[in-house]
Amino acid sequence: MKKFVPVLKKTKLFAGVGEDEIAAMLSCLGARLRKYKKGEYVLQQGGYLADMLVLAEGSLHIQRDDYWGNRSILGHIGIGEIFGEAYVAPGSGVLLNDVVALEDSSVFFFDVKRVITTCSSACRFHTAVVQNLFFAISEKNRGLVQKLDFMSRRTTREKLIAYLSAEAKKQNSPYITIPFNRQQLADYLSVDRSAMSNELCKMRDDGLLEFEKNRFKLR
Amino acid sequence: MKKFVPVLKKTKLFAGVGEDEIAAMLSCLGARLRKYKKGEYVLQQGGYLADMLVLAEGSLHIQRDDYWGNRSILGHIGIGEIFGEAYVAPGSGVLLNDVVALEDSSVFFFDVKRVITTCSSACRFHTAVVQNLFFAISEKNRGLVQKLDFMSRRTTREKLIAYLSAEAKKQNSPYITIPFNRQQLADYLSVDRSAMSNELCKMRDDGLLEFEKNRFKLR
DNA sequence: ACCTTTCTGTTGCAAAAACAACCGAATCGT
DNA sequence: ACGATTCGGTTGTTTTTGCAACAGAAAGGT
Repeated sequence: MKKFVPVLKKTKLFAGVGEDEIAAMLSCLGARLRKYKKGEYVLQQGGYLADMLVLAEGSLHIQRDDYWGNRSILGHIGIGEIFGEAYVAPGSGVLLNDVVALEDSSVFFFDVKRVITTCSSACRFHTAVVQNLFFAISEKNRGLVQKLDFMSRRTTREKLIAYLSAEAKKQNSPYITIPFNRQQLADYLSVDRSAMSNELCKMRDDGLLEFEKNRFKLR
Repeated sequence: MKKFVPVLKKTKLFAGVGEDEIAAMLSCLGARLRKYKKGEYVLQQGGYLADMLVLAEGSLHIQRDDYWGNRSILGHIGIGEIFGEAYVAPGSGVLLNDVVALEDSSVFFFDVKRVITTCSSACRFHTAVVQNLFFAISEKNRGLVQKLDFMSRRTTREKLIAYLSAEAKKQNSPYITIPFNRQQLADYLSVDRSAMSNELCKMRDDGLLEFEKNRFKLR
């Protein structure tokens, strides 16, 4: 686990906390590390969860397949991101989505009860972590609202523009790389892949953007 | 403000805290109360927010109008619900939605910094409130994910079924009352009102449900 | 009680999306 | 280097949606 302390230091959860303190807090927070092979499920729909998770290595997708195999992608998880925390609350019910490893990945499990119950002594930085957690969840919340904004658009073109614009703003550049291939992007925006592919080319013909694979340039 | 202490006692935020303690905490948390007339804006898109809000009286809609007047309803806020908390975090940017009073309403404003910074002495229940806040945000988070689930459905019928089923589960009965009229429901699900109205009637003809105004019975 | 406004359902038409099938190019594994 | 698989783009058809206009019912105000 020690190996990943520098990674944790860069996360929102441990912002402002030094590496030594993080190393010391790991046991205090009941940290465990699990590794997953590409394609393996980190969490499964219908299951229960008692821990808060942080991705240390690799990348993940939060997604859901219905009875007919139609897939819906809720989001992408990159290194340092928190997930699963919303299902720890009492009475939160079963998980609504799968979380699957896109490549070989490592995940930290933290005992949330020990995170949000400030321990009496030792951890001077515990309060900071609680605040960081609040801010991180808030950020995730805003992200979900933003995704709802994409999805509330009526046409595929509007959805693409809303998503790509938000991404350009987030990456602070008109040149953006997205964590999806075409099928995944279609599943993320809940549209048909071929129709979306078609629309992307029309948008290129209209001079709205250029692209190659998963790299886009907006104008 | 004292008048609303019994209301606050029933909220998720103050779960497990007695009325006396709540009354004592109000100043500790920097509470203020504001009243709004029907139709008035509690929060406005593009603005900034430094407080966490709790609805004490009335009801609100979180919504957004675009340049052409198309409205999108993000959600409904009932008595005791928390809102606005996601925009208090540093670097969270401007508000993405309006919050408008559907009827004469009263709203508590709390200084979030004082909520998440456990005060040294006095408030024995402060830690409980921090945990409650975490659980409340988690619940809101799950609600947003569920709404994304509605919106990811391809047809109006599927969206309606997903929404009404979730509502029936929440209200724990096949007889449900929704906080929307037809236009509002359409704006909530991001579909055309007339098409939705049409679809609802077809679903009734197909024996899937019955309805009258904003009361539905599912089978 | 009357008029006005809002709400809901209905219809026809045009636009868009879903779906299915196909093809060439790139990628992967051995 | 080879075949198999994945990926992205294209096209045509069917289904669904969005839009506009309208009408009766209900609700609200004076």
